[in-house]
Amino acid sequence: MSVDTRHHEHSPNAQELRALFTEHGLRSTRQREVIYQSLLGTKEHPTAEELLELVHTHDPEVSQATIYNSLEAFVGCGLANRIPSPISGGACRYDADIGSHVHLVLDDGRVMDVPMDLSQQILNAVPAHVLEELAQRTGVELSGVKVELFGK
Amino acid sequence: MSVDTRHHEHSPNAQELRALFTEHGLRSTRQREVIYQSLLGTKEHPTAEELLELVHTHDPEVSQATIYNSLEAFVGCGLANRIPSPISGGACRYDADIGSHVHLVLDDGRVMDVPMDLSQQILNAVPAHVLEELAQRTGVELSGVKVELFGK
DNA sequence: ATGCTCTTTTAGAGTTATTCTAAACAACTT
DNA sequence: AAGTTGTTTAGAATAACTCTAAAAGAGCAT
Repeated sequence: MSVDTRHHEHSPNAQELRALFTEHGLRSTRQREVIYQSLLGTKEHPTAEELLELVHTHDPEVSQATIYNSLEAFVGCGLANRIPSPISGGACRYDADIGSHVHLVLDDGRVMDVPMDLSQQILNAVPAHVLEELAQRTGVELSGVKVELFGK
Repeated sequence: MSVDTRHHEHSPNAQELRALFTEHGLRSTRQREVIYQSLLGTKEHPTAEELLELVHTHDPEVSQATIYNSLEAFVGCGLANRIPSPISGGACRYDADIGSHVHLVLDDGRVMDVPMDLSQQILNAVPAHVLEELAQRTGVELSGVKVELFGK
């Protein structure tokens, strides 16, 4: 069983980031670079508003709309994940850690990562043949599996 | 393996409903009865707005705020589930079918139930000992597991 | 480098889903 | 029946997000 050990590796430098963006079909802008670095640099799963604050410690000129635009772009091209709030009307949280992992969602909306080893065990346990059968029966092409645990 | 076969059983009558509500610590009101019946009566997973339309075919006097209040009450006491939208800012969907089952969430925000038999296989496959270890390691008391599949 | 084109950013207005407010009303209690 | 508490209502308010139109920047082709 091969396990992804590359979580929270070093921050990419400016050139690596530019490459990463263009690989994913995104233009590279100053704002996106700060935003992505800020998202990578935290283990929290910030809301758009929290991320704006983080970003502002590096570049106070970035606007909230740009945060939303950029997160939308990141999610769309697979560079980030959106975690919808369990609270009605609550803000989504975001995550630059793309390797599939399980989230533990607390009552108050906060989100923790389930440790890699447990996460892998849970995801590996999802029976592939069931997914195949589901795809056949429903005619829907499956694009992802998400496991969330609720607690506290 | 024992499988729950009681999905979409008969609609409860007025007295059964009143009992159900008081069992769950809710007062029984005309509006809640219509709302809960309407939610039970559809296999779709309506948004609060769609549910209002359904309810209005029986009682056009019910207000949107009451839908939200009642859904909040139902979710709070375990009579219904809230399914947050995968789309940023999209409306939550609701479900009176409490027996645990897996949802298939489509890109456009619609939600389908995964057929019972497959659903059970997926949920049964989640390794209990992993959940126990997680609870111990994090100190968080686990209250639920949710599996969502994404498709189309 | 320079111009050209297309994309991104921005402030602020607009939209949508949801919650709040205060008054009227209905459900249990006595 | 009277009182107490919880619920419903219309409409105002809020929160999270999206849109708009104009300015700035990215990337390409000279």
